Amino acid sequence: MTRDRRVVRGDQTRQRILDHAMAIASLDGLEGLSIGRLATDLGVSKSGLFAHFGSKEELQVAVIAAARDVFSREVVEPAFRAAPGLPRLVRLCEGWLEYSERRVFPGGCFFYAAGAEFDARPGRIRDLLAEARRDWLGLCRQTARDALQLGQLVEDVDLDQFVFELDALATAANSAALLLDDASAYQRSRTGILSRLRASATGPGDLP
Amino acid sequence: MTRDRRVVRGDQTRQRILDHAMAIASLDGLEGLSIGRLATDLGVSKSGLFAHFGSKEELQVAVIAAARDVFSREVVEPAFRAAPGLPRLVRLCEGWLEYSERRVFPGGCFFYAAGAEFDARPGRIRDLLAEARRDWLGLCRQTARDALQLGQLVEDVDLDQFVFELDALATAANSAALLLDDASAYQRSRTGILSRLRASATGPGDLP
DNA sequence: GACCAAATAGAACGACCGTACGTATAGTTT
DNA sequence: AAACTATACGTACGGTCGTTCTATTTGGTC
Repeated sequence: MTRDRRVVRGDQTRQRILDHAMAIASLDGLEGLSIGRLATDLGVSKSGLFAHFGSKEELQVAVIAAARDVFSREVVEPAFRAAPGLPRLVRLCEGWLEYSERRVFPGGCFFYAAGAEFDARPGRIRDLLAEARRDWLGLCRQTARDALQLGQLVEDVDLDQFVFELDALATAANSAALLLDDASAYQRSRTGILSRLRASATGPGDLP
Repeated sequence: MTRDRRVVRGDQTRQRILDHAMAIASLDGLEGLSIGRLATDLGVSKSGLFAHFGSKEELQVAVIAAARDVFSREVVEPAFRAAPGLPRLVRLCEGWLEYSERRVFPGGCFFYAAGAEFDARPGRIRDLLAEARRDWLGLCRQTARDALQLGQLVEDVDLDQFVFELDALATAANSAALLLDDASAYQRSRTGILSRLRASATGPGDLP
């Protein structure tokens, strides 16, 4: 089939565009991402690049989808190689911190940056970012629920509260590391998360 | 002295500009804040407004300073009417949550929005935002230290860790309330903060 | 009422923005 | 070889950006 070849060639360029666009967006925001600059950086014509998406909003939508793919590959999938329940929840937290710390996106967590940028701008972009965030929190919550059903968490744990606090501690590390150049925030985050996990775990068996 | 009147007239316009600029910046970011739009909104000429600041960066600097004033008035000063130590720390946390919840800035906490926007863009604006954040954390830390010296906190408390976690929980509420339209996040934040305070307090005396 | 300085307005600038349209190139199908 | 399609390019348009000039208005001082 030549179809494969066709698709591959177009998609290769598209992916190259998106890879760079994600990096720019994590640094300068989804709005700061401009088609002209993106084209110049990649050594491509503005119109040729534009044709791939049709509008700036479509480009932003595609960038968000691409960032979700990266996040899945870097954080979610590795955690799914751990056992369900508490071990997996631990790996989700640790994977997220490493994803921020390793600067998978040069501007830190893509969804932290984009979420803060669009959290007060109603529209499609905000909706997509909110969905991504809800999916992440939902995944954490479901994993915690599994842990509860496996008897790894104390029965009176408030799952929403539990996940809220874990997420808060992780996000705060990203924020402090970027704005304050405080790499030790990751250690504080790990300390807080571990303490929170210990407080709700039934035993030390599944914790580091 | 006419100087007073002169200054007053100019400063009134300047303050009117800054008031609106803070609102726009909290919604659309410090970069999204444009001089043309600001002038149009206020029914003022672009050049006349521009003359007040001399450059966009100076405008951004002035907006940050104005936002710090608002923050001091809305969060810090009320807390200083409480007794030093733990009571004041409680009021700082609660005051911050109310400041976010009441939408003193329509886009939620100004420094959350601006900090996330500039945390990966080196320069004067980032430095100022980092300074504001450090001052806030420093104030919380000093207040916690006072509480420790007053015997209101257990002696082995890690002050940096303690403040990191309180701040993380508060910030997470702002984020969830804005992006996810989840007003209940404030309750979760209060629950988490109170639990953290209780864990390190020597007695229930100074806690709600 | 003349004078001065501050405050505001108006018009224009070059640069960049997103977008549109027509064209050239390359690869595939017939 | 011809027809077709996907991909990329060049150019141009209208609009907004920050900024810079040159008036003009305003309010207070002498």
